[in-house]
Amino acid sequence: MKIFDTLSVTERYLDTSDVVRIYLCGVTVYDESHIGHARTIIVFDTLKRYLETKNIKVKLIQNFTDVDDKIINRAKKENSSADMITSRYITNYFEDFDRLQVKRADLYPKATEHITDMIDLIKGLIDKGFAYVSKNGVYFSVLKFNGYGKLSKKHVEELVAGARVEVDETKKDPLDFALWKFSSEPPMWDSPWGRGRPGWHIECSAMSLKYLGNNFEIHGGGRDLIFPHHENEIAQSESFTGTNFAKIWMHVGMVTINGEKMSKSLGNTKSIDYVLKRWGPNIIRLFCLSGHYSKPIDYSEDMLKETVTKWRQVENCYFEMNLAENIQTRPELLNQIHEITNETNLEFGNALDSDFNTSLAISAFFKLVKHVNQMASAETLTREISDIVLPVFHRMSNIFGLKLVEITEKEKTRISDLIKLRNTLRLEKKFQDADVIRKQISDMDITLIDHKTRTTWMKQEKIGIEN
RNA sequence: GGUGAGGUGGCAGAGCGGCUAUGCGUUCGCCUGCAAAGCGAAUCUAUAGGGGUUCAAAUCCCUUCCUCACCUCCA
Repeated sequence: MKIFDTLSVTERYLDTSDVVRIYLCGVTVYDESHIGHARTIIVFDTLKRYLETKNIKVKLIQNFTDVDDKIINRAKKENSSADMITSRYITNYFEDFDRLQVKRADLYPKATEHITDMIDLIKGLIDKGFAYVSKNGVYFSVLKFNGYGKLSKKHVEELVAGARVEVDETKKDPLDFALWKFSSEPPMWDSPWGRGRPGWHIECSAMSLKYLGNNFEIHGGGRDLIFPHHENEIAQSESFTGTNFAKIWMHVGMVTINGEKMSKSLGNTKSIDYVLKRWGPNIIRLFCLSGHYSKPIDYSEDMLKETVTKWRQVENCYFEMNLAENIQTRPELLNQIHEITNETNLEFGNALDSDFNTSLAISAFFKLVKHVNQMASAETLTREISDIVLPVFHRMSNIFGLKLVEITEKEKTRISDLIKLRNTLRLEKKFQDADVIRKQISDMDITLIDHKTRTTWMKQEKIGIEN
């Protein structure tokens, strides 16, 4: 499998001979998570699912930034403590992402639980001459690391000229960034240099090195983290270990809202809770995976509505297969369906192996769905064919993290009895009575589909916006 | 200003030297007691403008124009 690496600006082969170690920069827990976080995390969740279906072991680590100025400010504003804020939003995070059908990562390390690891790292950097203590804290000496700028393709001279870096007389160079900030109010910890709290970037270096080693397979996050966060991580980690840091840097594109950047100041952020209430998890996942992960994607009502239509076709296909009758399959169709499923599998795998092209993989999936729906429409879909297609269908929907509504045998029997009754009434042209039964069935969230010779049904996911 | 990514049919979005991507929308049709869903056909020889390379270019090169992101916290 190849993945585009931001650092080398080329597609690189992912080493799958052993455990694939992935570090994903998670969220700062000071507010609700939004659709932008959702996209990045859904992409990595899908990647993990895909690798795992290929029997590749994955170790996914995703941190929580739970010490940060924004958290402190929020705590002050609410007259609360940083702990209260972070624990509230960590709980909120899991509620959101469980609903989004995101599988749990292997570990969710918190910055506050790794203070000593960070202190050790900073010590090492000072010993090696890459960091120094000043009046306000401990700083990393950017100019000492000669690879600085290699990820974001920035030149040190231009960064200095940019002059948008914070002015701080106590730093040796304006580009230097904080590893440790002195502070006399909580949250704070003791350190060899004085009380304070860690800078933002050091936590990811400390935790990724601790749990994944010096040179792990993938480091991921949103595009906006390339500079300065990931650039600084590289500087710290490589200065400390003396070797290369992550093998592949995988960055996910931004989510825009009606073509505009999503930001607090514009007031156009869409929280996960909001989008889930409106569209539900399957639509959101399908939407997030509908374009290539590296490109921006635009959230708009129209696009989401379009996704709903797509999803209905998948549901239709699923129910047609589940309700297919055990009748004789036309022999030529049997060969055809084997061919189609093989082709779909191939196309699907090729797409994902080639820089995780979920857009193409989804189109392969939809081709299969279309074929099944065609067969259903032509009354040629049988139990035998469905049994061939269903494992393929399930494998793909599982990789995308899509979840079809479950139906029990009891429900099946109950509905099939009602359908028989209704069809008898229809034959007797007692349409009003038949409609009463249809209403009764639709009250169970079930939609009937009348074919030429039989009636099937589906239990569709309820979409908030349609009610 | 610097750096990077792009500009593909009404829309979304793949392809990245030769082969209808795919999906949505719209219109018409099939099916139906009515509906819903589904299916079929059309829209659909679309590749920002101009040069060039090539037997062949959306795909490679040059150039012009435009868009977006990052350069401050951000997924």
